[in-house]
Amino acid sequence: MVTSATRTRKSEQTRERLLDAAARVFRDKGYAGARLSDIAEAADMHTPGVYYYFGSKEDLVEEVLRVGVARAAAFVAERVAAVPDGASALDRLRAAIEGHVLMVLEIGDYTSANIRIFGQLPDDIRQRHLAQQRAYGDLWRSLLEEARATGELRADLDLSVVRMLILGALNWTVEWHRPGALSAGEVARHATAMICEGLAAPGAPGT
Amino acid sequence: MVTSATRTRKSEQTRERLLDAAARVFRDKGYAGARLSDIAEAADMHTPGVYYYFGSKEDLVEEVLRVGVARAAAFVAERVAAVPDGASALDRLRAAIEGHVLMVLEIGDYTSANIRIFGQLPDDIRQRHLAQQRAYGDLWRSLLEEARATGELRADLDLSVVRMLILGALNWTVEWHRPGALSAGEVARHATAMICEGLAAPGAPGT
DNA sequence: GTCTATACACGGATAGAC
DNA sequence: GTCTATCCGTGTATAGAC
Repeated sequence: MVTSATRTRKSEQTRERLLDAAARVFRDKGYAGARLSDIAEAADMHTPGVYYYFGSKEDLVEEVLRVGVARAAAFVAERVAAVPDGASALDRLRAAIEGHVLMVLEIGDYTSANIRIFGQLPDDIRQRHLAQQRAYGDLWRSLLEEARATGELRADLDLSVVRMLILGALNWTVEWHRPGALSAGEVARHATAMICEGLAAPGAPGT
Repeated sequence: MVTSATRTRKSEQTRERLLDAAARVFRDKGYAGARLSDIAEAADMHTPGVYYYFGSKEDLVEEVLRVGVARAAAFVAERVAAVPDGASALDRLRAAIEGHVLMVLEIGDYTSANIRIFGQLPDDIRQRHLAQQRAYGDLWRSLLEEARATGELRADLDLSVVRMLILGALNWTVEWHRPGALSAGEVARHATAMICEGLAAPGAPGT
């Protein structure tokens, strides 16, 4: 029995399969380097089939970008919220660092695509996407400001610069981390350690 | 008077102007997104003129990549060598961090192009370039191992992961730093502080 | 919804004049 | 060495059958 409801569900599944494929191909080949035929093939369909679901390559990439930040923001916010009430602001920052790494390396094809292609997008697309990106940045901004307010953060650093250095270290993992080697959790542990406590040995000279 | 020598010099100047333009355009638009016509225009010539100096778009990008790592390696090595003899291994690491940031943000169109496009290159080009990149990685590897050997570095972290996290934080500055805002030197100061000493306030609880 | 066939623009590359 | 003209492959997008 094929009802209207099942047809709609199948259509939505196909659309999602297509989006998933697009995220992976964009991440691997870049925006200009990704061909619609590559994406269609990865989604087990032929090129014109893409146009049944999306009006253009631009529409497709914008949806990937939108989903990418939305998921990252939701996932990281959830992890931060899950930190016990008595914990310090620095602990919440650590939770955000861990969450971002896990999202990027384990569950976030859309987020990692976002990270890798954002810089090469045509100006108009990038401009349209900036607002959503800023919302995620605000999450980090408040985490850092909280920690500064409680005195847990050293006071001699500009928080905007710090925020971008942190996100840089984390985002760059997309470029070098290969699944099967070190686990995402281990990468996250290294990141929180370096960012929060620093590399220098506690009692070492010159620190 | 137009001698053979002056003609050769002019030719080399033009070739260099072309390479400079290619580095900027590749950095801004990515590999696939950069058109030879964009590059030619930025170098004040017409598209076919490019083929007098380079056999193909691939040749052109490979030369940009080659120059990019070579300059970064030379510049950072020089800065590390300039650190006074009595200084600690951690001080040499700090010098490398500063040098890398300055190269990327102030003098290194080739290096920043390298950073931004490496991930989107066709496999064969990337493969050919990996060896040169590894040589630069070795410089960082030995700096970290030295600091570990002298006990200046905490002992619970994998140095390969640490190396990539550091380079990630530094390389990502290409994505967000805009000249005219914060100076490259200030960015470098933030990077050395966060990486070596960490963000946590010295006497704060929970560290 | 998904197929085949195809229009059409664009970009890399070459030819050949000057 | 640099120009104009042009070839040709490729990739986005559409038309229209099923």
